[in-house]
Amino acid sequence: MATLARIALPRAVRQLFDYRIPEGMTLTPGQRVRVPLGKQRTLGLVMELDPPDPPDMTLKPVETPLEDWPVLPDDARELLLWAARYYQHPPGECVFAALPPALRRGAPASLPRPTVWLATDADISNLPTQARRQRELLVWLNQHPGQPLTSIKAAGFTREVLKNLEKRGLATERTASEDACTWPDAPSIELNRDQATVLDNLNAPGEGFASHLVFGITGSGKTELYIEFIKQRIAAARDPDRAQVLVLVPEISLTPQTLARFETHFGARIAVWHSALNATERLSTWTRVREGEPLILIGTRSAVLLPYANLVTIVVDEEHDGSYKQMEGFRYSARDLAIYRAWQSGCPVILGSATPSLESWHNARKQRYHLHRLERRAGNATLPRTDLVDVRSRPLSGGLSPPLLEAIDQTLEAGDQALLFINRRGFSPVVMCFECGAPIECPHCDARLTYHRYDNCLRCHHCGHQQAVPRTCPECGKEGLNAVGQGTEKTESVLAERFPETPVIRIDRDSTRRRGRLDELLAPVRRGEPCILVGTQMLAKGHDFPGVTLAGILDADGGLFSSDFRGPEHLAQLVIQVSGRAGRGERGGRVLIQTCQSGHPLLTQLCTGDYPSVADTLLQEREEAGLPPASFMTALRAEAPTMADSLALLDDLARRAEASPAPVSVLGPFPAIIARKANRHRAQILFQSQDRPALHRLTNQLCRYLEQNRPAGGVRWAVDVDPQSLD
DNA sequence: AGCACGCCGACT
DNA sequence: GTCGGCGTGCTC
Repeated sequence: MATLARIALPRAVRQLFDYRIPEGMTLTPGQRVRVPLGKQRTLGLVMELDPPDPPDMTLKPVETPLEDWPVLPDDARELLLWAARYYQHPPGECVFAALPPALRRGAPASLPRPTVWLATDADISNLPTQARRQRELLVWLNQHPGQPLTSIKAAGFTREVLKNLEKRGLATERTASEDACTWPDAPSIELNRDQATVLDNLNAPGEGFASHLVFGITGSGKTELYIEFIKQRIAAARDPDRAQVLVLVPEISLTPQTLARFETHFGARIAVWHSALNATERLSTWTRVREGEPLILIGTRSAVLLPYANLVTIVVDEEHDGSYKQMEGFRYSARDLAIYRAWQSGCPVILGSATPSLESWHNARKQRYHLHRLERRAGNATLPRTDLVDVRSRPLSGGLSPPLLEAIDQTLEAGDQALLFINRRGFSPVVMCFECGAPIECPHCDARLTYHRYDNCLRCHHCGHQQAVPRTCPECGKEGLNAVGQGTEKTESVLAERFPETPVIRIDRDSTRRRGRLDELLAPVRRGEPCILVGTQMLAKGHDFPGVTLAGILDADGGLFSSDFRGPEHLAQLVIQVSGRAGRGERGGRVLIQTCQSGHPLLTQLCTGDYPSVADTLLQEREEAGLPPASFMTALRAEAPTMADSLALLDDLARRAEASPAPVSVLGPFPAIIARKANRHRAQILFQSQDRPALHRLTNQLCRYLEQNRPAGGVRWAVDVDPQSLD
């Protein structure tokens, strides 16, 4: 009988808490309990019983359990503890983040439906002759089908014998009343040759864990492939009627069209999970997953934290998408946790994209992922032609060059639609000469200096060099220096003025805040009415606009010389995704990229539309620079009422890190690109190493140091492991 | 994260 | 005198 429970509490502390289990109370890991804490009481979740390293202190007793069964099953708990360690976040916060709000508040969790046992019709010849008890239980199960575990025990059989039968696939567990819990007969999809080949290869590793990267160009039919693969994994599952599948999608791409495609095949077995669900919907879906109902769960980031009972496969669609990384609090990567989840469940995981992240491309190159290619478009759609528009010394109105305006004219005349992309960045942090196109570079590094509005200085994010903004261009001596950037509203109004007959539809985070608004705005586009679409990255993802034959990227240079080392990668992904939007119909299409750098090798390479070779080039550059994925990175961020306080805290950390013998390089500290946000001054420091355990140890030490010596003066800090964005 | 404790300034 | 501002420290 356990006497001590190690419990996760919803507190911002990087530790678990130990409690005494009072006489006569039985606890199971995964149960919620009410415990005293200081002068309060709080909810907790039992993580471990009788840990090997009990603390030397008098413990308070657990007050009462909230239910007598584990709300969080073993593998979900293990995942969360692993993630808490890996992302160096308080474990209690991770665990409670994985509970629906109702259960976090202490609402009753409904009991898992009682389960009963059945003998299967599997072949009994692989049951060894000496397995007497298993044979006897099998006979009994055939005589008494659908009995709960209690009756089986009452008949004199132990749980172990039953589990052994289950392992051999001879017995199976069912929820008691599950008339509705079967898979509908789905229509079969005709796959083309390429898809069929990839499907075979996905199945090639056989049973168990395997990671796959599907590189499939836009329009090559990835979704059909996923659907057929899912069907096969369900059919091949030991118990298809309990099989669960997770399909992760980026935040904005969970559109009615995406859902409809899955619903055609899986009907009512589809469940969704995203940020717009209310507390009741969350609890209900969470419970269905926990109870092991057979489901295809289509969800965004946090769906990876649901308590799956029996995963048979995971799909991560658009795996390169930045929204898989949580940006505050528990900063996990749902894509990376999906891999861990699949490994835990012993099932395959598919990462899919037309523009894989360099991390995944690297893993594929290192044979850690099986790489599959779908490089032909379905139907007779052709790839659009991509051209650069050099905008050096060109008069731009609202960021639009004469050649682009002319192309819009032609497109509208032909009765087609045009699509214009503006980089999301409010302002681009690079200072560049408008005459010769040269950006200002760091004297010590092969990197561009970053403009900081905070103190009107230029800084290098790689070595800490800083200087004032020069008055003239160091290359050509002219006074054309400019912080590169684009005003989005201006573009919209210039377009409206220049094309008064044509509706200009603006799609960005603000214009689509309301639920369903995106589809409202896009309705005329889908009907094929002539229009000009102006928008941010969100337009580049997952939408099919057959009427669009022209796509324009207003400013590629921000991405080319971003302060973030991922800038070129994101630019490449944007360009390729945008090309995928233009000319999906039969008319073919055109992509125009405005730049001051028309000779830049990345842009010329991008014009070929060959993402794999672009990815190889970028990956090689990362390797030469020792940047991720060739190394590992962790950011430590601070924010305070004054920049001096933020920097002082990070300076202290930098000194401590440099004093340690760990093979970790320290970059910074430097102020964040947007140095002041809501009147708080933000700064960060980057730790980088080839040696992940060493990096983890060092940053973990720094976190512990910060927790024990809490900085005064309202300075707050946070760790970001594998930071996705360095802004 | 809560929540208490504690040390200063402004009110009855 | 004492109410309350929030800065600081602790929670098994």
